[in-house]
Amino acid sequence: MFSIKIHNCSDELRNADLKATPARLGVLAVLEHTDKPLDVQSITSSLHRLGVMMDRVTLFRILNTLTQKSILKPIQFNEGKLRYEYAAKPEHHHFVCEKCGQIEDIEDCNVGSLIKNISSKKGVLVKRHSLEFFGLCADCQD
Amino acid sequence: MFSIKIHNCSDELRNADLKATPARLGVLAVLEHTDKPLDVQSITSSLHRLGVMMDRVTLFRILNTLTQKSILKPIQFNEGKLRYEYAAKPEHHHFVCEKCGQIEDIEDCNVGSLIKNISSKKGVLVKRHSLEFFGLCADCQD
DNA sequence: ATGGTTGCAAACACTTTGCACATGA
DNA sequence: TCATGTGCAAAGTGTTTGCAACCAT
Repeated sequence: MFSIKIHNCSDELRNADLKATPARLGVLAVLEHTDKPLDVQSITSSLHRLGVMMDRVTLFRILNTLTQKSILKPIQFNEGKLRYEYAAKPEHHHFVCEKCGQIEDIEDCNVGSLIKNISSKKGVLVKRHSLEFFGLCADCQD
Repeated sequence: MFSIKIHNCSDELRNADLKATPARLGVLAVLEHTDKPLDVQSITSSLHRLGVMMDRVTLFRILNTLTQKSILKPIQFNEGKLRYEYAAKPEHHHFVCEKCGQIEDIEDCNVGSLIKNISSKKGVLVKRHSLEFFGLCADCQD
């Protein structure tokens, strides 16, 4: 019998020196099953649907912890709040429709060469960057 | 007698159908004399130095109004708050040192061609974008 | 058993809203 | 004069902190 398990959340947590608690497993489960960055509210709703309850504060703490361990990546869309995504996703950026809120992944932005330029020109060390696009999606342009 | 005035804030306001009040003139004066995007706190301090007092709420309202009129542009550095810059500045991006907080302008990022690609590939209409870099500045790398 | 985790209450930072008064055009 | 702008009080949203109880290992 073949059980192909790409990715085990309990192990992922323990590898990061974190205890595999139901709350943390719930958060990882939610973010594993979506391809768009989620804010705290959406994560909470999804957790409810999964039957995983936890305090708001606990959720914030989990998100911070997982971010520090580089398991999650925070993203901002100029909304005044953070969204989170699995950090393991290959590099990509986002397009956000300002009308309907839809989010599309954008690949192939080749920021790497930009960063190389900046590093050599300015002598800085670039560790992270944000690149997001905003406008109207195909459906909202009429 | 030659008076070379590149830019008159009162006129700029009236052209946007806004009354030229001391509070608004103060905010524009502050942002005119800095080249880095400022947050509400820094703007408030600068206003104090100029002797221009106003309620925190008024400042937020002014910043929102000027943003709507495209006189200012809001920018976010993953700090959980907004910064503001004159919108008239030619397109540029920023490098933020995560250690000392220093901000450097980054030019020549040529996001235009990226946007062209995205538009044709996805059929979306890109109206704005954010592109910021984070890491260690030349002085903070030791 | 014990140190990392969680819940609860409270606080904090940033920003917005409502309404009465004030002021620039 | 009168629509627009401002101050004050209050509230809203997103997030953090302190501390005692709890539970994964």
